Amino acid sequence: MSKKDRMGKTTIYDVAGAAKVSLATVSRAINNPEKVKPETRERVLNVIEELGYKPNAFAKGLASRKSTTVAVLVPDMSRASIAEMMNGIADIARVYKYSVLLYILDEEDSSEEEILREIIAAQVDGILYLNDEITPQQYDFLLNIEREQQIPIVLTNTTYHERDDIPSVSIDYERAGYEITRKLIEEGRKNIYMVSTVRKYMVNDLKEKGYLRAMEEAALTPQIMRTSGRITVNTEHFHEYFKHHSVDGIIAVRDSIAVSFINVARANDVRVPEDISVCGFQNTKYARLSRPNLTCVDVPIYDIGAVSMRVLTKLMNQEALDERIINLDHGIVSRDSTLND
Amino acid sequence: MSKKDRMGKTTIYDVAGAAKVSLATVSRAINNPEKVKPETRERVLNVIEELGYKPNAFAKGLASRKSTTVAVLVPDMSRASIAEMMNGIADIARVYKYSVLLYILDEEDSSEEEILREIIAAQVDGILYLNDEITPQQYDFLLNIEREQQIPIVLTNTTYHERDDIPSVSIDYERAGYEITRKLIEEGRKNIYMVSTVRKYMVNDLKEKGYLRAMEEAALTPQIMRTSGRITVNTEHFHEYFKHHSVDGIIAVRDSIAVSFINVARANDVRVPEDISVCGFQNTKYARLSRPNLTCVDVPIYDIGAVSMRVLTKLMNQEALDERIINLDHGIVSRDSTLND
DNA sequence: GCATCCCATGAAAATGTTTTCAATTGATTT
DNA sequence: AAATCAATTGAAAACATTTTCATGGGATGC
Repeated sequence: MSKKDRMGKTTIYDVAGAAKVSLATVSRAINNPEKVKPETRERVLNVIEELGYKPNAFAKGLASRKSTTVAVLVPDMSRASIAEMMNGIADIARVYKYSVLLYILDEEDSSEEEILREIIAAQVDGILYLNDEITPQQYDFLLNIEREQQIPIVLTNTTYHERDDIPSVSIDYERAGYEITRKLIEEGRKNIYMVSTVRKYMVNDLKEKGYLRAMEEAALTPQIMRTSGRITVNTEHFHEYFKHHSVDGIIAVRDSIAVSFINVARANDVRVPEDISVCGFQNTKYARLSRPNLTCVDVPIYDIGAVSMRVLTKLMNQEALDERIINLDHGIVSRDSTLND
Repeated sequence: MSKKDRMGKTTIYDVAGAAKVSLATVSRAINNPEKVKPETRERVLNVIEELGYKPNAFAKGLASRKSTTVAVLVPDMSRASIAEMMNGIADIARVYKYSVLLYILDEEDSSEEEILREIIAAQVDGILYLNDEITPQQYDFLLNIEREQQIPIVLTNTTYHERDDIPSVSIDYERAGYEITRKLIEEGRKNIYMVSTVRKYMVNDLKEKGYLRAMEEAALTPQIMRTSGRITVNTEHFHEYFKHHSVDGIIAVRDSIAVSFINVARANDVRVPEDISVCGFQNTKYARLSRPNLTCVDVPIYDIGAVSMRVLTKLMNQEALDERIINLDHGIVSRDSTLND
């Protein structure tokens, strides 16, 4: 196959030469087919096929100032929710023919600004921001990028204090927090704790808000315990903490934390759900692998990824957005870790 | 900050102008610092910092014919092992200043070749291949890319029938399978089953081989059950299957499958580990969230990602490899789902 | 039959780097 | 003092596209 022999080395010059047209025509035949006479186009396209020509992405990007590439900025990929969002993102990116550049924030070197500069230098057409540990400085920095660089950004699975300068796709975590708390209250639970994270995540903040609202509404005393996401740490922590507190309901901000808690409870001969109801957030595989099966808020993680990528394509195409803060529907999956009627 | 004002629009010309040197010197100050006089370099670097200059990746790629970008081809990102490998890959990529282009294979459209063509067109310097469901055709295709396109490839967490045309980084899954089986045999288990996947993954194949070797060596009858990775499916499957078989040992090819199995066993009043020992593979979070805690083969997933990225950088730099099939060390974590002395 | 307009095309500029090659400078050797 | 050499720098070419602008040739309108 002569196609393979030269595969990759053929340039637009070779095509132009072989098709007896100019560079411009070849370029047009590829990118603006309607602007070249059908028979010329045909001829050019045949030569392209013949030579196995693929435009050099760099030259193309340089000349057109477009990359058809988006950057996805995520914290720790091993979080189940992040990974699943990536699936949604990648699927939609593929549909719209965008490539995905992945940037994983390093735990230690908090050089997020550095990474963003890199992203800008990479000339991406858009940015998906999945870090829900966002600070005011970071938000401003993002805003600045959007404004100065004209690079559209979408916040995925996070929002920033109801501001819509930067569009976001998420669920209404405040309402979800409220609803799941209501559920336990309606079960008759009184001492309902929320187990949240030490680190300040925007979405966990919202979950807490919803929890607080429900508790106050019911004239119950809210209690938020903050722990680490790491199993060994929080297991120890739970033992210690609940030795001194009486609890009959737990709402964890993540499934894995809820499962961790269930394990500790049962190790202490506390029955779930008879003595204590436990719920999580997300509906990950953990929820279904735990015993008892975990009741939790069902977050459409894949869809959040997919929709935010879709929104980003719209922004990159200068299309109008119906709304800049998009909250997808969530649900509550009642399983065996809570009292169900 | 004037840094932010001009962020991203600054070109090498601006830097050269401000530092009163030529383009070439700026370029050298960045890429070959030793070739420019220390004080000049200092001055240039200051200006770069001052202006927040970042070289345009396209221009750079075009001129240098290097992209400092690698493509990572993965199946379903929601598999815990894949996600964790991404962490390792990204960390090392960052160290060596490579960007990561992510390609997630779609479940249905098996257009892997199409994706690989895309990857080639993207002008990546190297490819990390994480799909352990590799067929002979796919292997040949990869080989062809490596040869014709001169794009180095590394197989991550998979190997292909001991061939080393394409370098690989993994663990010795055959040995791991053998060892974990030996462990159960030494516990005195006789009816040890391996629970593997219906789909043909290279690494599961190796695990099975090791299992078979240990069983045959011990003159026990090997039994391999194949199931789906999906919880709802395999739960049902387990119930049905083990109603008709007597079993005292289970080796699952994934932690989540093992946990699934434990749940089914306990639901049927089979005690773990008294009546039956259960082990998994990988040592994921699932293993520690299950009750009893899961004994499993400890696979250094992060390291596999990190090392394969490191190997790829060597290949991209034309450095020699000590060995083309790299097997990292694995371990066996004894927890409570097996009888330990 | 002439002016006008549009369509298809090509020439050349523009994109922002790296790299080659030549030139300059300053130091060292003879 | 001349010659050699190394270190430093700059000018310009190269990289492979897209895009702008100009041009020639038909077709259309009057």
